[in-house]
Amino acid sequence: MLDRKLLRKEPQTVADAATAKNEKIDIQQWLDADRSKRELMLEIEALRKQRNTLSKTVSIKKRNGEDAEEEMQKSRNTGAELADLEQRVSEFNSRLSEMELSFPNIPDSDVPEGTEDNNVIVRSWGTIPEFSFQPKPHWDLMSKVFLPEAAGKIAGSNFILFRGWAARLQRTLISWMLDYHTQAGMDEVWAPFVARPESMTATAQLPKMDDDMYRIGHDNLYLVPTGEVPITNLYRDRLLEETDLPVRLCGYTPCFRREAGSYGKDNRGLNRVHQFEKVEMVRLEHPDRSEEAHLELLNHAAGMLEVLDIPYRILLLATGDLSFAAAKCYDIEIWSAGQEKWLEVSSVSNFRDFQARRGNMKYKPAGGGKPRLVHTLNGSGLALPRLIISLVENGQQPDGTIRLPKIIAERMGTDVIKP
RNA sequence: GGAGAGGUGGCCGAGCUGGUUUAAGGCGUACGCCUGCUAAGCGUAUGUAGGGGUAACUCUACCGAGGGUUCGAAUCCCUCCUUCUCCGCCA
Repeated sequence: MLDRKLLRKEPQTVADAATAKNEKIDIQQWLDADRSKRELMLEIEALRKQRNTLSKTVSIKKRNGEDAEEEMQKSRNTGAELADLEQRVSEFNSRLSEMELSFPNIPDSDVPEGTEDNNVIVRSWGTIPEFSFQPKPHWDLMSKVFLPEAAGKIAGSNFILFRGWAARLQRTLISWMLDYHTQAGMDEVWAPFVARPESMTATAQLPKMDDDMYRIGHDNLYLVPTGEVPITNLYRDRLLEETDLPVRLCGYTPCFRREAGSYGKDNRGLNRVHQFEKVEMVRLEHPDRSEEAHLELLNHAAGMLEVLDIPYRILLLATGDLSFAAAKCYDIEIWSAGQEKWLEVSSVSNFRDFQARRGNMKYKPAGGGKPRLVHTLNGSGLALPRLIISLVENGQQPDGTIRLPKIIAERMGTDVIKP
């Protein structure tokens, strides 16, 4: 959510930002409603003051045993008048907040304009592996352990089922990643995998992404589409001390996405599935330091790929590719040797105070003064299926075996997988 | 699922037989006094949001959320959310 003062002062900025993000908003409608509401509030406050005074007089007169029928009658009348005005204000309020919830965050000034074609490659690392043979895609390499038909029988198409070494590899990776983060000072969180609408609204999956999430109608809950939701919401409606910042968290969750309307596009194998596993990093930061924190998160995530020796590149997303809530976002893409393309494996975003305002997450400045909104950030660290794709495809050898990175080999108890 | 008890300002906590409480008191915090230093002590201030004023200031709302009763609701009634205790069921 954006600051109302900004909406009033710089409506054009807000409108332009929405256009850049391909969101249709009607800022003029908001401005009109806001003005009407404030005018009504002036009337209401005057009437309330009148009623408060009358009530006090009634109270005093009654205590003294005097008759207060006149004041009571007057108060009854103002009460009726108030009820009418209050009804109108509450209509304005719900319209206003409905509109505000659908206004996207404003991109930072250094975010390139345009569509995904305008994304900027910030840097690359590693060399794309060369093969003396035609490298296979992961669905061939994993045909015995990755069983989409079985998953389909259980849950439906585009769910995945791992058996044997694939299941074990995934578990090993999750465990290693969490260790990697906690060793860097993050606090590990194991949170619910479902969330109520309020939580989804705070992190801004709602209202926009309603159709992309699985809803448990029976209990009015959603399956989390990312760990960002439960981990960030841990701090919803909290007032922190400035010295509590930064708050650095990490946690594992499955991610459930309906991927409505994305059938037939890049969704063979593990590329795009309805449930995937992910380790997420979340950070609550002082507003003056979110910029550095953003880069720190990015480099931390990229560092994991260096340990795993997977070539990657980092993209600074253009305005049109930026998510609803983000002010600035870097994607990390890794190389898939079997498909010969880049796969997004991490998305590291700075939301500034956009989520904090929705979720009422504040800190008390050390020098005194009013509580201020924190900045929230998060980044995948990392998403599992595409990481597995890359490990398996890039590690394949002429004899059909798969060579594992040292750190994973140690944990798996073998440096080569024989599929 | 059944029964009961709670949800009050950053935290704790009174008020809950409706009207000098426009929320007592404490802790914490800030400033001042005192002190060789620290602690203690004393004094003052200290919720959030919105509106008005150059300004000290002032007005309105908010006591889990929403609705109702009433001239007037933290206080009474209803619905929902949530925490705790006991019972039942269950991994």
